[in-house]
Amino acid sequence: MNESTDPLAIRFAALGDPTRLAIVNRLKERGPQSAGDLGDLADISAPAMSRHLKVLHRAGLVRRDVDKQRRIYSVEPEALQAIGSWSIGREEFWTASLDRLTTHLSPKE
Amino acid sequence: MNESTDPLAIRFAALGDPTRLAIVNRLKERGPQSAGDLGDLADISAPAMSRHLKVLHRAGLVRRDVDKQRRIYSVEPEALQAIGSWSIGREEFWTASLDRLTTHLSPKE
DNA sequence: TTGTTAATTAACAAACATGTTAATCGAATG
DNA sequence: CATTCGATTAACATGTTTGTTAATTAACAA
Repeated sequence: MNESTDPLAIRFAALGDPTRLAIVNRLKERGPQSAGDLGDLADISAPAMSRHLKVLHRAGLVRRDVDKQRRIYSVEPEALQAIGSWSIGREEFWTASLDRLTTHLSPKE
Repeated sequence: MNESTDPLAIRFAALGDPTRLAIVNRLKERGPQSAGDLGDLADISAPAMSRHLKVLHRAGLVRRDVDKQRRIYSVEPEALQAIGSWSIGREEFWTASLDRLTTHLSPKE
């Protein structure tokens, strides 16, 4: 399972942690926040929070702006849009899916 | 990090593995497939594939239909739509985000 | 300078994820 | 009935993630 070079999979993995998902939700709802501001989101140490932010940043999900001694994090909109495109794309398939299912099933007695 | 009861986080985590993302993409593109049909997607054993399918199923991302000795897997459309709604929702925020960023930064010298 | 604040990196333990092979189980086939 | 097929569960090794505390770095304030 070394193929983690797929950007979409990396993003999903980053969002798969509840704390990191909460971080992104917070940034979506309240706008840019410093690392310290996000501290009350989860009952974890500052280093742990810092690591989560690093994961989100390396996945391209959040942007980091350095302001003196603070790091201001904000959502990276294109990353979310890419996820949206993937998930709602090929919608025409969905309706056809269940029909196609029956072709795979044995006739009912 | 015990809060894994968030359904959205569970789904993202499931899609965060490259093999599982490939499985979902395959089901989206070609429609329902049996566990065996999906075997050529990754160079892993049948038990490993079976485990991935179980993760996807428990996350609500795929449906499993039993047909005699086969298990037919297909995409669970609402799950993908839920992800789409999350990712593209609150779009009005995005444009405002960068403006709000400046309010967090110190004046430039 | 000295001390405080914001955030990170380093080192390490515990928990989780993912892969393997062997064993199991029901359905199909000769 | 004995065997093969499709898929899963069991047991276990290994690598990755996530958390902790301690140390480090840079900016700020006295």
